[in-house]
Amino acid sequence: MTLEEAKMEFVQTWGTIGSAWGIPRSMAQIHALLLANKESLSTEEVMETIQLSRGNVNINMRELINWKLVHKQSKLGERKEFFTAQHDIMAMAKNIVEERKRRELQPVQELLRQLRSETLEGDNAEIEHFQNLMQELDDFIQQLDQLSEIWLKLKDNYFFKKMIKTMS
Amino acid sequence: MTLEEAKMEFVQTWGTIGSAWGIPRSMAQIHALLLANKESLSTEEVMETIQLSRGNVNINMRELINWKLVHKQSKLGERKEFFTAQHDIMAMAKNIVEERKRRELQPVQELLRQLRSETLEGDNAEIEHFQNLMQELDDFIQQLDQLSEIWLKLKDNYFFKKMIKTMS
DNA sequence: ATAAACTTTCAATAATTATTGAAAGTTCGA
DNA sequence: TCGAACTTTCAATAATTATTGAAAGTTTAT
Repeated sequence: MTLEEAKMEFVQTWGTIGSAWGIPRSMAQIHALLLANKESLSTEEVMETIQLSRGNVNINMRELINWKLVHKQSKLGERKEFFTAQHDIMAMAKNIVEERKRRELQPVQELLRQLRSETLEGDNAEIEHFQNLMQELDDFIQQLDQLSEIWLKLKDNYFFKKMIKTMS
Repeated sequence: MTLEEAKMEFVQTWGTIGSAWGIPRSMAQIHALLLANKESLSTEEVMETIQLSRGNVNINMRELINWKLVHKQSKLGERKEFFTAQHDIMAMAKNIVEERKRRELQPVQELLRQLRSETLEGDNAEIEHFQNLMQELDDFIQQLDQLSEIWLKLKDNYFFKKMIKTMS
């Protein structure tokens, strides 16, 4: 198998997985392609390799930059822009976690807190159940949050392995 | 605000969040409704409350049962089926994590291992970069896996809080 | 100031995914 | 065995989301 074939298989699968997680296929594919390439690529190169329109590459590239998964690079003597992935996988994961937290966890937390602050009218037992749910979900999200904190601090594996042992 | 209004707001938001994570809106809404109700509900009641067709409720309910987030219940003297959510939030989370691991992490792991086992032809430096990426992603997924293990073992909060302190 | 090189935008369109609802299937009491 | 009560299926349709590509916008060298 040639390297190019392997890259393309990786790009395809990454796209499919991304889709399942609510990330546009093209965005995930572009990301995979840049990850697989040590050297930075131009918009044209990306368009050509994964057969996407200029607009699509442009928009998704911008989004990847928003997520801090990709950054622009200029090449000496070249006018066009080049793009490289964040190649450090841990840093990449950190950025993904933080972005999703900000985009999806925060809004739920706000809803939960808002609903918890309301005085509700209705059947008492049902109200208690509902408010209990709100609290449990809130606690749960906080735990998730803490878990991600732990994880982000795991620069080296020492504590990590120790913890696993402790818990087993 | 009445309890019913609060429930509906919760249902709506849960649906939106679900969507962002690649879960069908209706499925997330049904789940939220069942979570919010202490008592089990029939298909009809769900249809009525969130305005969904019978087919939709049926299909998504089945999926929720596959995910082990909901289970059927029969009521004495009633012919129709009733449904209740898994009300234990930790158990719920566990089921979601396991299901997603099985559905989305495993396929990636298989791809990575397959690509790592291939002998690649092409530029040596690029091949090294690519194989390095495969390895790092593989390691990363294993870490995720271990992290979820740790978390699933956290029945009570004691170790958890201790760990956070250690890491801080 | 001009024009070539390059990037961005966004309305139109395509592709995908979710939903409907009516018909077929099942279960069960009489 | 019948039929009412209920559940399931799935082709058709609707809704949503992603993608295109051409035109407008921007930058830069001369």
